[in-house]
Amino acid sequence: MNKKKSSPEELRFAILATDVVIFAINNKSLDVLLIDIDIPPHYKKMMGIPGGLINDDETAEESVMRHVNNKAKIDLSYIEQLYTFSSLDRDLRNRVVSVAYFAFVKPSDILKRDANVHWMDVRDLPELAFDHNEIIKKALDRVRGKFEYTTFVQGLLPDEFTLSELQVAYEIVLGREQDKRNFRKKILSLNCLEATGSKRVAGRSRPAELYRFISEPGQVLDII
Amino acid sequence: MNKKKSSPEELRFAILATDVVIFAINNKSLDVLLIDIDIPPHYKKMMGIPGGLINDDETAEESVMRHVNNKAKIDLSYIEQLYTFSSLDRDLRNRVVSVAYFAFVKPSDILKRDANVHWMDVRDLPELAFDHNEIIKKALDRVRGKFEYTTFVQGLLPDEFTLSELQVAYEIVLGREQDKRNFRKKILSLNCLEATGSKRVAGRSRPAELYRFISEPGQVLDII
DNA sequence: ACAAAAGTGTTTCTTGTACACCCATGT
DNA sequence: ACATGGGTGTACAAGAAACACTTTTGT
Repeated sequence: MNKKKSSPEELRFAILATDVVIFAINNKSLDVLLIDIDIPPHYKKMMGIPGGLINDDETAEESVMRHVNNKAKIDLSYIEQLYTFSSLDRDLRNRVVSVAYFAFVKPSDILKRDANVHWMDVRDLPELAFDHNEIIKKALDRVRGKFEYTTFVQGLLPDEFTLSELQVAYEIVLGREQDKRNFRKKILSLNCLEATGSKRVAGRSRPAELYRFISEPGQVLDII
Repeated sequence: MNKKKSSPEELRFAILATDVVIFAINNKSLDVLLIDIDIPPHYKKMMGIPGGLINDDETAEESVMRHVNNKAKIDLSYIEQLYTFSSLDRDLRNRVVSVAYFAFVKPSDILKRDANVHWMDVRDLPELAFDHNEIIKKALDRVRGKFEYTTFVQGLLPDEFTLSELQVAYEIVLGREQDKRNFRKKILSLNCLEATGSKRVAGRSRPAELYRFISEPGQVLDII
């Protein structure tokens, strides 16, 4: 953005990195994107979330976008800063402080082009490299918390969706069932949706009205 | 914590610092702690929040505690990570990424021993050094938001307090009046307080029952 | 006796919750 | 005609909000 002289040598103390927890709804599960990690001797044949160092000329968020593009080539529909992890031993090789983000991907963008990209159900994760299990746990807590009072779900759904799909998304993320009539009453009363007018035909059942959000992704409004 | 070799030179990219927004309730206002800053040419005779660089052998939170002790010698009753600021131009001298925290101080600990420490009403702040106005704004948003569903107020009150003092603390932070009867009904129904049995005598009015919190500071429970 | 702040209940309204049947379509 | 998922309304319970007077103490 603006020219900047390189940081003076004597002021440099810790390596700065970013990591990102990328969520998507796949079938009936909430998945995170993991990549293969193989850094002997500590992190051999493991998986972890994407991330990498922050350059001198980019913000933390720009760094995340760069690393995502390098490692997974995937479109993020929403991104938010999560927490900065600074334990001394979170990377067993060096002192690395990491600014962690979480992000959402819409179903149409899930296609995994890279062989070393894996979508894994958050309820059934293996032991991951570094402190990535801890980061994902914190991301999940935050997402579940904010799901109830924001339009986060928007980042996980296609632009147009049925009310049933919307309800299922909530059930998957929150891990509990919703009453169909109460759910529809509540969500429609918020005036954050508009009917598209068209319907989705699926199998041999009644076609469902399609809706889209008219609010911003992540907007705050008492949803559930 | 554990021995660690110094970071390899070629991996160092940005300077890492911490800043902390320290809140206290003073008279009838919510104040932040500011210190004098005089770093020509960009930040001459200004004020700002305390902060400083992160060492290789300390976590971000440890760094905050160290800088608070150096610059203000004050006891924090609660501390929480706020956000990491990484704009390229947030420090006009160098590229500095800062992990910001906010903290609370109890009234008994407000005494300002240092001459260059100032408590200023959050509603009436001057232009501060660096991006400190932005950091304080974000801290205020977070504090006000979480005030309604946590026991944050605990960090701003003495250990024992009257229900009126508690109510006033809410009114100061949230900036709106509360109904006395509804407030008491609500807060007592949460079972997060216990009566101490003693009373506070103040002037020529009826003495007030003293209460204390029986929950953890920052505990989540739907308060207001 | 009066000034000052503490303390206390009831009514109304809004919101959440529980719950079961008919509808439109494809096969 | 039937199987499949879509769509709808009502009654009850719980929680939020509005509101005014009595009590205890010091002067």
